[in-house]
Amino acid sequence: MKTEATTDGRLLRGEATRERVLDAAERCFGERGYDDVSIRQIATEAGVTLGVIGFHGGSKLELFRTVLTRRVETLNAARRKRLADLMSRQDRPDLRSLIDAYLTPYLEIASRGDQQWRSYARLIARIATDDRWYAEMRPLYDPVAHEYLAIIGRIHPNAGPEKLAAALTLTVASMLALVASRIRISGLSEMPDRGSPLQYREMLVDFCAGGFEKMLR
Amino acid sequence: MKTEATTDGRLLRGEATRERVLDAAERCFGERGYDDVSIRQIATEAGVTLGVIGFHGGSKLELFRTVLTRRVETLNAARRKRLADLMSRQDRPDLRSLIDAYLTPYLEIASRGDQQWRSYARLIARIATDDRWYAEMRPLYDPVAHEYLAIIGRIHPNAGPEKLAAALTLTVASMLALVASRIRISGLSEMPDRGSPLQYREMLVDFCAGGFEKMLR
DNA sequence: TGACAATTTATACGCTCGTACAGATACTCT
DNA sequence: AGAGTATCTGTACGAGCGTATAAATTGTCA
Repeated sequence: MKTEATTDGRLLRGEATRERVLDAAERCFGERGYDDVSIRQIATEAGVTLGVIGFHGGSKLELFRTVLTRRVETLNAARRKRLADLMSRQDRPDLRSLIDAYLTPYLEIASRGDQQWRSYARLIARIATDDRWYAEMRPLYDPVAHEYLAIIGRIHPNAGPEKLAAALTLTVASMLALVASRIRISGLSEMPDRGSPLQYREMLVDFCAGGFEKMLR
Repeated sequence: MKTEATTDGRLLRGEATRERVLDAAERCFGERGYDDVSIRQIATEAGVTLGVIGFHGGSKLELFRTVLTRRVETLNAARRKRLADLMSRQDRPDLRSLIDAYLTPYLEIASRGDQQWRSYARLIARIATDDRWYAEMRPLYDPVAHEYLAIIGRIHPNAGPEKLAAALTLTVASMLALVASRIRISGLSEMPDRGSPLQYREMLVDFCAGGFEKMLR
């Protein structure tokens, strides 16, 4: 008996609570992963009672999946828009611009003032190494990845699909690491952290573009 | 009341069991992380009763730390040996050889026939995105990383310590991704997986070397 | 062989977990 | 006002968790 969202204010009554629940879950999951978070902690974080979580979020697994899915389209749209902008300006954009277009939207959401988006970005980075969740993520993110790969493949016709896929996988891994493990950079260099992933954008894009080029050469 | 390992066969009586416990824990943690594994599951996996885990492994946290620490020195030694070999042959080795020396030992253990080493490599890759465990890993792996960075820094004197640290962090992230998320390559390219991380060695080293070079240029 | 220590078994305790649900409350529409 | 639905509260249940420990077993050495 799911409540369909309407505008008449009737069925929207609990929508604000639902948002609070999803936001709280997003923060908790982003900070501590799936297993280390309990529904009771999410309830406390959201400022609601235990039963409300089940009422609005379903089971823990359903809640997690909802959080995973909720923001995907926004991110995909940003990546598609950047790609379209790029292609409208030049027919054969250079590799670095393509990689920049793919990476920047994620860096931006991970650096936003909005803490919810930061939590979501953190969550994606966290679960990326877990096969258990990869199956859920794949259909959400693969289509856009394929669009990028198709264009990169057109520019580098000598590179086979496996090399292209490998290069993008390593690129994504680097991108996620910048969000999930940024402390390591400051830890290794003994310099203070720059504060947000976006401020490492040039380094990251350089690294990935250089890697792509060398691999496809 | 810790049993010191001796050779007289007396105090070694339970050593075989201890190994079985640690091996089982390594497999479980490597496959499902920390929180999703229970001591009872480890006991079943090891073929011992519940109490034995506590007797030989201490608390769950102690057990996990022991598993994390157990194999570090072997890996560090392999990396140091490769670096020494490289330096004995040439005073200024090229960047690609240095990165290859750092990455290959890990790829090798992750590709070994020995399942325990594979589980350990998987475990490292899995927890790398978790700040909770990074603090434990840092003192174990940072020293060797610094040795490599010192030499790379000598070859590229114009690169600051932050760029060096960032490049190595992204390199390590790529390396771990190859162990933890190799399915993604076959998933994106719709080609069969090559079977072991070591068979992607050239791609990985190319990618990281290319990234390093472009970043430090 | 018998004393003694190391190891293993079996069980119990106090918690927290995810889930379910009956009842209370708030809101909407007739 | 009153019926009816949506939302929220409070509580309970069974299961599994990490840990501790008494008792049983095994092995060692005097």
